[in-house]
Amino acid sequence: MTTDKNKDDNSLNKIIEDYSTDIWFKNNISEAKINSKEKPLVIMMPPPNVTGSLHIGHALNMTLQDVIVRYWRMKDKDVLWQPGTDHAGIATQMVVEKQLLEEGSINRIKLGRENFIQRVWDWKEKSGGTIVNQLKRLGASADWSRERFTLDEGLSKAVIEVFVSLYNEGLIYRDKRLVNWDTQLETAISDLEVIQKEKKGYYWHFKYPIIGTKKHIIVATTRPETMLGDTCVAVHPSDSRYKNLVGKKVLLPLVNREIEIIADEYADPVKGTGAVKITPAHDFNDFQVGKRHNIAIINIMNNNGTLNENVPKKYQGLSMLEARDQVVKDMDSIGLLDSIEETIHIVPYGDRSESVIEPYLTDQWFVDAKKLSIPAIEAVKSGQTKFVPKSWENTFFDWMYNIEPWCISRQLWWGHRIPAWHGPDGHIFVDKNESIAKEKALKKYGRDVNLKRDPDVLDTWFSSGLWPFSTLGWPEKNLALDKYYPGDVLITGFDIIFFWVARMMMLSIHFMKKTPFKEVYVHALVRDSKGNKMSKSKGNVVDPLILMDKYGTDSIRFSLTALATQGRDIKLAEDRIIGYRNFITKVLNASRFIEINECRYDKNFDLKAINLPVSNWIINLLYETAKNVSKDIEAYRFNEAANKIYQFVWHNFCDWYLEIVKPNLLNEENIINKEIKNVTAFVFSKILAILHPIIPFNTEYLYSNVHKFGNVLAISKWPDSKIDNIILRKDNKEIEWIINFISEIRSLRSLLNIPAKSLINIYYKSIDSNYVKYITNNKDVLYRISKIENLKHSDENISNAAQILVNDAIFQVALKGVINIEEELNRLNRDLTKMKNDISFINNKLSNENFTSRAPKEVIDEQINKKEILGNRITKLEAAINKLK
RNA sequence: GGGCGAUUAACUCAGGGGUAGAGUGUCUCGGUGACAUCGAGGAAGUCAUUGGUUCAAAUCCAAUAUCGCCCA
Repeated sequence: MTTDKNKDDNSLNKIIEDYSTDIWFKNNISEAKINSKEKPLVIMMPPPNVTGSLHIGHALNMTLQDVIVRYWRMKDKDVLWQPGTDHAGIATQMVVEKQLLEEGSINRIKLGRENFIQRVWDWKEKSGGTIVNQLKRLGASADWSRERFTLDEGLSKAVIEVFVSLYNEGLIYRDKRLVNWDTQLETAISDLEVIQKEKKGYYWHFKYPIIGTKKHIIVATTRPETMLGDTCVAVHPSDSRYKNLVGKKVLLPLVNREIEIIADEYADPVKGTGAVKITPAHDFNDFQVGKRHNIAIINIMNNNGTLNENVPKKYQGLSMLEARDQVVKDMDSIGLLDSIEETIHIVPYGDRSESVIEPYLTDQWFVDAKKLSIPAIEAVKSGQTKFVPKSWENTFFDWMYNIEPWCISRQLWWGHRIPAWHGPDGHIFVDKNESIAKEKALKKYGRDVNLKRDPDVLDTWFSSGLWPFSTLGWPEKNLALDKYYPGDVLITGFDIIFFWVARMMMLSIHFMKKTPFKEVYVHALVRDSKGNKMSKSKGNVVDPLILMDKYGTDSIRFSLTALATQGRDIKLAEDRIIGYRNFITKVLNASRFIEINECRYDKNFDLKAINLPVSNWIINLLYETAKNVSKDIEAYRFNEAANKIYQFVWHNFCDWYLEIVKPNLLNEENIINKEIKNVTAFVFSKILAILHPIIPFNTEYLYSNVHKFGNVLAISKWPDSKIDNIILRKDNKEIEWIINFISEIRSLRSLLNIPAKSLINIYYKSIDSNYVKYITNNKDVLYRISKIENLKHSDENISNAAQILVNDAIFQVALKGVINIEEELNRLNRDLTKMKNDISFINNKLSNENFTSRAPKEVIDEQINKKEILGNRITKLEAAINKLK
């Protein structure tokens, strides 16, 4: 049964989503209108990897952006949401290499650089559009006509331009330094792509014989194989145990190299034995020590992680791990293995290859990030760029202050090839193209020489760091760049603050002289329902596409929006999605009700003439909601926005407004029927508008197709009483009183087990004349909803009557059977006790002189007011109780 | 080790000086002309602990505990 229903839902979802996608496309809703006079609103989409496929993090990120973009579009901004993908150097190359491997035909090296790159482009043409199509399905109304790819001609031009000018300014340089080397991919990677993991391991204690003595010095290491590259032993200068050994030499076992014992503060007297072996070519700390003391640097590794010719023959060709075992064995056999101790240490892994990362000494290209970071830090400090929530600024600063040179070269083929040509003598010509380089070479050497282009490519983040301006056509001067730079806000997850945000800031400010965005909204990470990070290995990944199939795209969008609280991760449970799916169903049902009752908004209907209390009540709430949702979206309080509209639609509009209006809607003869139909349609059309940024598909379908409220909802206006030319008459008292009355009756029926269908008679004595008016005005509604036979004035005390209190009016509800007086008294006394507690709380406050003399007047007035209202109610209730006694 | 955050109803979480809120779940009633993916009505909390500031603290401050995350 339920499956049929689900099937119906799914096919309806498909119809709705197809309809809306189509009408948006036909109306170009998502294209920026560069020639329009409207103020721009620019969001740069974080470009997903071209190899990517939509995961829940994307879904959240893109949904929030789309909410903003759709909202501002309805507020008449010229919106540019700039989409695209990045070429994801390592990831993409890995995908294609894996394909080659599976085909079993030929590997990358044999295929050759040109052919391989062609293969990658072929792959990109065929499969690179996956994520873009998924984003479109999610409803992302980005300007797809301006879609960019980091390897596009234009963007590549920008990359070259940036590289050359940074090089000329001395902000890019080539250096021989230790880098993080991925031995599997055989490329350098940046610090950020290294993941430090705690692993169980060992401290091996080795004895190094001191030359000229019979003594040893004991060093401890977690990486025994590196001893083959040791070039000294360090002890702390103030370590008395070793003071007399400083300057002595030890004979490095297995290698038989004489190395010195030096004093350096890096050696930690309390760690291990206090003496530490130094391998400058294979450890970042050791490298620094080596530099300080001018110690030889011996590289013992090949690109692929095997040992090279700088180690004794026996170990050459072994992998680092194989060498580890062999070294330990050999040290043991010559009696130089002192002891082994278990430990937990930190091992670096590559986030792509998941293999152990080796510090490795190579020639690489670096960006002087330290210099570029200064204006970026300043931009945030001065508030030109603000992080939301603000606490992320600390994270940003912390990283920026400790920034290291950024290694931008990668030993890959897929990417922007570095525009540098090497002359025969090693001189490097950095220029925009080969012919300029050649010209320069000719000048320098006085003859034609063979120039070799640098084989490396640039880190993908180098090109995505230019995204805010390269996508706008920089370095060419053009209108788009003038109009759309700088952007307004960047929406992103905190995991790429370092990778991407910081780099965009640095590069954009340097080249554009202005910070690339005014705000950076940092959203949460989506976790599973138990709060665990989603990962393939844990198997707890939720696939947004499956969820979209199951519940409809809008349900997912609403869920993610409603759960996007600032500063807290999202635990996504399917139950929540079901709840919000139900909300959308509710909207569809309300729509059906409105349709069945032929509520249409007549353009000739004079909104200013609206005068029914219920009309004014719902219109007041409508515009209040629109305003609040507006404020929330503008302040990135997405959860608040979603909850407010949810509350309004379900609990005000559906639960009360439609119910109150129902009797008169059915009565065509009624003179107020016309107003009600128009107001109902009008309010519903505005509800669709407020909901549209969050659930665009359903709202568009209902608005422009089902009810034909207008041509295209996506480009209609956000509700605003001034624009809509409507007068807000802010008097909600009557309807609020009616709601109270009905609620009291319902509550009584339920507590006294009065069957829902049995009609009741209600009597009142002297009550406020306004209340009498409310009753008269809403007789039909009250009778129908509360199932009343008679509601009238009577001075008699009714026997067998239950008492209800609505505001400060008492009503007697006559019950056909005999009511249990004792139970009724209990019930009323319970209420009375509660009220008395409340009033005594207030009295305490008011009689406290400290309070009355120090609290602000509004607070005191509020308390006095509360006391008065409560006092009235208590008086009436007590009278009712006394009558029953 | 440094930094940040969390701790509120059974669950998931809002709120953020003026007596505690939502959704889900739970219990009772309901096959009614939009909707059972529903409606109506209930029950349910020492706002982690301890101090401090204040007329007033769940809210601000400090310490503690527990749990996360990031960086070494």
